[in-house]
Amino acid sequence: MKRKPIQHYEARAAVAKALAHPSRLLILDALATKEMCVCDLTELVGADQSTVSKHLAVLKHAGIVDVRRDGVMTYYRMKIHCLEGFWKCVESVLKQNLKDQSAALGV
Amino acid sequence: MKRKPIQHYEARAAVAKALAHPSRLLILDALATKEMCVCDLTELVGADQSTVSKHLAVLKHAGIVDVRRDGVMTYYRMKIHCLEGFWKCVESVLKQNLKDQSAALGV
DNA sequence: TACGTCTATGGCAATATTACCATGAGTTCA
DNA sequence: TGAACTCATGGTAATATTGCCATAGACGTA
Repeated sequence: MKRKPIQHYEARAAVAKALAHPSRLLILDALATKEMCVCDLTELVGADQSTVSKHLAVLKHAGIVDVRRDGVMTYYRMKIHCLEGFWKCVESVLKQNLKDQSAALGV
Repeated sequence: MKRKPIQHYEARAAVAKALAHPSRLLILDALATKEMCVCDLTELVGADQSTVSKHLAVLKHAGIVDVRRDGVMTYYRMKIHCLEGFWKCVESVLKQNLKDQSAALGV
């Protein structure tokens, strides 16, 4: 097995890091079906508008979402369409963890 | 579309966060094929042994790896086997980003 | 032009992450 | 028992992340 250069893992980690916040995951879930403006996402997340804007900047910088300006509004939309596999993997981890915790309790 | 509770996204984010560090990704790549002891992983990562130990604790706490003790040695191994989909997704993001950057340069 | 709306950014404090050093706990072996 | 080895855990400093406030920039409309 040939070892990948450290930059390879840094690039991967950057994407994972962008996915590593509950508010951003909530945003991505909302964007899965349709594009939304910052105002809608702000109401959805329930945080300050500037906070949501910075979360969106993180997602944009990671290349996960894309932006479309229309007058005063700014619409964000999913740029990639492969997160299902990621979620499936994450859920399997969570499910396994729950199972292990139950087993540890002797249930 | 029914909204998932915030705890749902926090649980997802916890897993993503555990994956969001180059050294941990390097470790996971090494563990993909075989279990390894902390000493081997320490040499692989090239950081202090305590640093690697803490990285492994993060992965273990997230439920991504598992531990087996054998005398003085402690062997870590992959506990889940669905990261291929995750990597595939991440790589597609990176590939798309590169393509966009090239397009932005007019190449 | 002036105003209201929508979004992005700088500043700042609180918190979290990370890496190293030192050390402790546990095991093997002489 | 004592030395050597492997690994985990405090402690600490440097750095990064996060959230809110204030504010600036951009656009549409009167």
